[in-house]
Amino acid sequence: MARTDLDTSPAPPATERGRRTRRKLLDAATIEFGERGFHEASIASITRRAGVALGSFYTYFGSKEAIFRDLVRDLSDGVRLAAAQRLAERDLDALDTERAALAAFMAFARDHKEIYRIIDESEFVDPDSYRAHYEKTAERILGRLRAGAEAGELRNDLEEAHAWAIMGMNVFLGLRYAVWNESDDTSGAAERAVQAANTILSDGIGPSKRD
Amino acid sequence: MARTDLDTSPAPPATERGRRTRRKLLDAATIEFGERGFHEASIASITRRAGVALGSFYTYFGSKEAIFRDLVRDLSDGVRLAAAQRLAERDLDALDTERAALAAFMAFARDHKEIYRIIDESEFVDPDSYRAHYEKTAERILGRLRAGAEAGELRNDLEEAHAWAIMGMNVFLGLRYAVWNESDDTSGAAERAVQAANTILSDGIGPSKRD
DNA sequence: TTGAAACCTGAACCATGTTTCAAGTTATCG
DNA sequence: CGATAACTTGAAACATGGTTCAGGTTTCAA
Repeated sequence: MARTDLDTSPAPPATERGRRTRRKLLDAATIEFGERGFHEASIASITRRAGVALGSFYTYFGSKEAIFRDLVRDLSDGVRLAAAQRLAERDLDALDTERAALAAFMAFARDHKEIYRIIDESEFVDPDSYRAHYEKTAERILGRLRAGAEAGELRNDLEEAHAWAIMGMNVFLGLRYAVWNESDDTSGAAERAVQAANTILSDGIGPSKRD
Repeated sequence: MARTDLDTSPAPPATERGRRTRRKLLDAATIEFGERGFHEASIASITRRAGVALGSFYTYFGSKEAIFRDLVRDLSDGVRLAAAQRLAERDLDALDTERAALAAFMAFARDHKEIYRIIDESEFVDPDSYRAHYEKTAERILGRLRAGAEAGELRNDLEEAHAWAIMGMNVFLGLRYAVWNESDDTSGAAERAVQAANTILSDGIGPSKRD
């Protein structure tokens, strides 16, 4: 525990069987870390869930931190892909794209609370991955904003900070209305939250000065 | 560790000496948890920093979790008070109030990165305190929004979700431009971020449709 | 068929750091 | 002044759980 943890992870699996076992461990770890958090989680419990002997763990991961790190990168990629897919489907204008992105994120957070939790906890377990995740996300948002400006649908002085602001809105609304809400959400609070965010983006919060 | 942790903390100090010692432990814990995080932190190190014997710890706190919980509440109150003070000083219109609130928060985050970190980590160590902290914060923001609407300076359909969106913006901008930035910030990135956020709140990100 | 590499197994080892405790010391109050 | 409560002390007990290891088993290419 603790030390400078350069923890060289063992070589990647050379066979199909190995890849399967590694995958089983990663999946089990997702559940374990998601449910108990890094600290409470135990390697013994992960291998138990995976149906694998305790010792096998070290064939694939150098330490508890190491599997956590691999997991965060794995999940981060997963989130990115899932989001990209949904957005690619339809062709929306800039503001509707942001609405769709937030809606997709909220749906994802609702269905995968564990993942949300794991990525958030990486701030304390593996700060580099955390930073990388949010920096990449912000870049993607900024890319969309620039495209929108290009198309004349958004103001053209948008910069990194705007992307971070939007990301922060999204993350906190996801936490409050997707993760913390009962999973059914009969009240439609999530949709209202999406609407609220989009209103801010389109008009701000100043008094409606319609013509 | 782990269990249902109702960890009855010992009775509060009855003498002045006791209160001082408790305070020393809390202060030492702020540094220790802020620097190393909950997991890496050790009680022995806390008592060492406080200049107190290991055993004394348990005169005041029932467990490592217990002192962390007390600490988060302590800091949460501190943050709230610090913020309230700054805003009470001047009398600003609604949008400038939000700008000032964000600026104050960024300054605070820059000067007390440890506190920022501890409160954030409470999401995993003591979720109730985390929730309480952000719910109170959102309520305060919502109160300001309602006051602004009352005064005709803000639209009048603002609700809880708007407050959470603003809070999310603030938190992420604070993380990115106050906590992660070099402490000098010669580039003025923090100020630009405040400006970016305020622009979103006043006009949104749509194309400038000035008359 | 065979031998070597890859993989699997789980009991035991061990480091870490929390918690307890029995014996002092200091403060307070009748 | 006692005498009792409040507080202090740090060594030792203890629990937890990460990590190692020596000996199987499976796979697969030659």
